[in-house]
Amino acid sequence: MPELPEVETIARQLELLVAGHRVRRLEIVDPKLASPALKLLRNCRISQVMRLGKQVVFELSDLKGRRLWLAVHLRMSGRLLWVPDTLKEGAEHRYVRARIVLERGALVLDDPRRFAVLTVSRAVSDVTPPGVEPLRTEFTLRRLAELLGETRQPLKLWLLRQDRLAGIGNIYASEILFAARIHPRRPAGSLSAEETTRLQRAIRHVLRQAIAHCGTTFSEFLDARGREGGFGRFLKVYGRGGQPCLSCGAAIEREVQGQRSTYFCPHCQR
DNA sequence: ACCCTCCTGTCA
DNA sequence: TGACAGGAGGGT
Repeated sequence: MPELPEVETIARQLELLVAGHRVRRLEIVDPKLASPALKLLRNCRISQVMRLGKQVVFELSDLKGRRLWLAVHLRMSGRLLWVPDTLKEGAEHRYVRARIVLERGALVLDDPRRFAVLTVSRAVSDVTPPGVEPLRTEFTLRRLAELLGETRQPLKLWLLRQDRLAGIGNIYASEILFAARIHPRRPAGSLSAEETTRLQRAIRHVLRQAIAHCGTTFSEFLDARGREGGFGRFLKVYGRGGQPCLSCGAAIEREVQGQRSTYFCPHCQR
């Protein structure tokens, strides 16, 4: 469920809540999540919380000062919720799959569909997605043009490729293409210089705006504090099939690409 | 570019 | 009952 802006929201909140805290123990509720490396986390201190692609990544150091990385990928339905010792787990914790128990509370992984994944490694490269981070300075117009290259893949599907750009998912792919006024089925490598410029700006603008509003709750996203994201009311096309385009009034279309819904305005996006 | 799979829940 | 769901990896 969570894409870059939602994961960024969670990581920023957790950085304030748990940086400096020590891991007392791990409770793996869903055996699917068990892995031998998880044991390494015990007694480690969290030095930093960040986002890499769509993962919440914890940088930790063990008693010998060696660094360790824990990545939480929430996939479709996962939530990473901070539950301080002063509070009880509630209705938003119906599907607890794991707990990372710290000194003053626990990080609870709640995930109905059980797709979430935990990765522990001594090498940060193991938890770093291969794609370019679109909000970093290295994501320039030139870089985007290089990445697009000559590929004939439909642009919407290309935007979902984590080995090209890290962090864009199904909601923001549609929103970005609407903002850039480009049709989702256009071959990725066929954009003019002007369209490439619009796309580069739209990617950064849409993601930044969504972060500013703490992400999008379409049906079930909750941040680390259990609150919904505020970007939903700014969605211009996602989930609006049949409704009028906010820009021109034409009916928003829904189309399936790669077994996933794409929403776009047939008039504004050519 | 298509299909299916991993899961479970919700909605028409 | 069937379609669909913010993800991703596998196989044709």
